[in-house]
Amino acid sequence: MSYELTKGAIQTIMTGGEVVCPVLQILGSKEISSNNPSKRYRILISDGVHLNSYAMLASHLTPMLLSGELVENSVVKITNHVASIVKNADKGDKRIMVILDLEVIMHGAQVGMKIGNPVQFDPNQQSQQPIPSQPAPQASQPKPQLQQRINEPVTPKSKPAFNGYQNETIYNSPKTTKTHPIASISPYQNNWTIKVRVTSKSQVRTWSNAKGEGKLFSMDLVDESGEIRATAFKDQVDKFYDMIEEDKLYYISKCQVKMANKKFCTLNNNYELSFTSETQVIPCVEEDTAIPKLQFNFASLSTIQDAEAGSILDFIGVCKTSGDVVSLTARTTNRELKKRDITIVDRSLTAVTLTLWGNQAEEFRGDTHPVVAVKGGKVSEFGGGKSVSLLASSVLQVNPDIPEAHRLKGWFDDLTEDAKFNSVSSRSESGSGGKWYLIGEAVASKVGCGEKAEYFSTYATVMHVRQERCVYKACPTPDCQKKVIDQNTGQYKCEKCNREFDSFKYRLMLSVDIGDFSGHQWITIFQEAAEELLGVSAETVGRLQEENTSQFGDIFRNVTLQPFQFKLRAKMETYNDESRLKMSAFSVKKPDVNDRCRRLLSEIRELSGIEVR
DNA sequence: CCCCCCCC
Repeated sequence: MSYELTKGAIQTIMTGGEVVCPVLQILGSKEISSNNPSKRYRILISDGVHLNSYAMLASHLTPMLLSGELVENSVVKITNHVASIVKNADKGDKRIMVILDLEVIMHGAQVGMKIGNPVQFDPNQQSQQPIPSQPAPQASQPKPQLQQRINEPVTPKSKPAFNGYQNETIYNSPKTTKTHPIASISPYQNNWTIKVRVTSKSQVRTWSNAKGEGKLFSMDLVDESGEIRATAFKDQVDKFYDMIEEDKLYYISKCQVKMANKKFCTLNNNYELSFTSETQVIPCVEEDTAIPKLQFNFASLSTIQDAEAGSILDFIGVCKTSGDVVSLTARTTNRELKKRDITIVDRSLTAVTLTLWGNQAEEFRGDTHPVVAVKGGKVSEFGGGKSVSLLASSVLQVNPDIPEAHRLKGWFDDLTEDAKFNSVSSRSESGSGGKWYLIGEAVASKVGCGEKAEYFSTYATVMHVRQERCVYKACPTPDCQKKVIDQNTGQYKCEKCNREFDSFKYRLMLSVDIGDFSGHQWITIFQEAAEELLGVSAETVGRLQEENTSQFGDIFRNVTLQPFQFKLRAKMETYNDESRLKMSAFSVKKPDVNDRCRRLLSEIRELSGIEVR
């Protein structure tokens, strides 16, 4: 299949002319800096006549490359670009085409070949390059946007609407505003002005260390092409802190450009800005809807349970319950901290604990069940559950005026009293059993076979409970569970407490084989969970074992072939140099039939795509 | 020039 590329577009663009939405072919890509997770790519692009290797993708388009959506030979429509000038002392200035947006017209695999026989574009020989005979849609032709505007009524005060970067930058159109896209910022060229929206501004923070002390605040800046973090120190804090407001537009120039430390900044940019005494910040009075507002990319709360600990997510939910503010001292830094845990829920019927810190913890009011939207929250893992914690860089919005918030609030207000949520966090009411697996699934997917313990839930039937050594005599000390040594003198010795007692307490440690149609598994169940399973106290089990063999046997017969829901902990344990997977149940409950049905329905829905009511 | 992001 052959495609019409916009022949001549590269020469026009690279010599400062305008081409509207050229159709070009991607012939290769190369990572620019490999030591950085926020990857920027240089690409080789062709218009069928010329090849241009001085082209790069704005970083927000990197995912298209990584996902395989954009591959070699792909034919694309460049819907937005700039030709940025990079100053170069020895060889003269060089133009780089920065692709700000594109649409894939045909996937590379389908195109399957290089179109035409393009030659490398050489800016120094541009006059000798043959001009393509085929006409291409170029700047000389009226732009559809401009034509439209001619027909619009012109009021004396009206200013031309934003018409893309082509006209906004000095490169393509010297007659209009001189601003540069964030995507073109690099340490090699510092004579720029960006027009940006401040999407978030941090509080002022002070530091004091061996190198000195000071204060700073940072802000996240976005424009159509990308995003970048900027930080102001000391004097610049006094100069700019009050003037900079979230959601407002500014012209910013003369900053220091540094490599961003990806450890501390999750913005999609390899660079960050530091304000200097030269830095200029000019508020832009007029709203420009072309510059994006704070963008959330909400993940369903149900995805948090499988999210990697440490990952950064945007999410939105309704505050169902709000805990009190708790003071604590950070172990590592000895810092005094205040935190508040709240539980948020969304339409996936998932409940997640969200931890707020400092001022945000103190100022939060949860009693009216506000909608809480978070950008850049951190997933953390505790006790087998997942929760989310706010970072200093996170943005928290309470009852934001966005459609999703209104929808969620409406949904929540219509919930019935008995609505049940699946909590993925360990500290909340229900405790976390992690994912639901069939026994065979858990075994096949090697749950718990890694470094760390893993937690999962299952519905299973008790196949067998081993009666031998199911109960033992333990130290009577409340928190000690050590098996005592019967001295046969009426005294019981605990080697852990290093004491003799004249009494003991019975404790259960059951070996139970549980199974479903997919497989079975021997698990260990301790005290409370074991009492829950057997329906009798450890004390009774111990007493009947000694006094009444028949009734003792009944205890086990009564639960055999009965179904339960288990919350299990699976972990590799080494014993006598042999490593094997151990599973234990930390929670055993009679099946909740409603919950069971809900879960099955949602699985059917997920597997079949059919809405089941 | 910061770079802490905490706790059970």
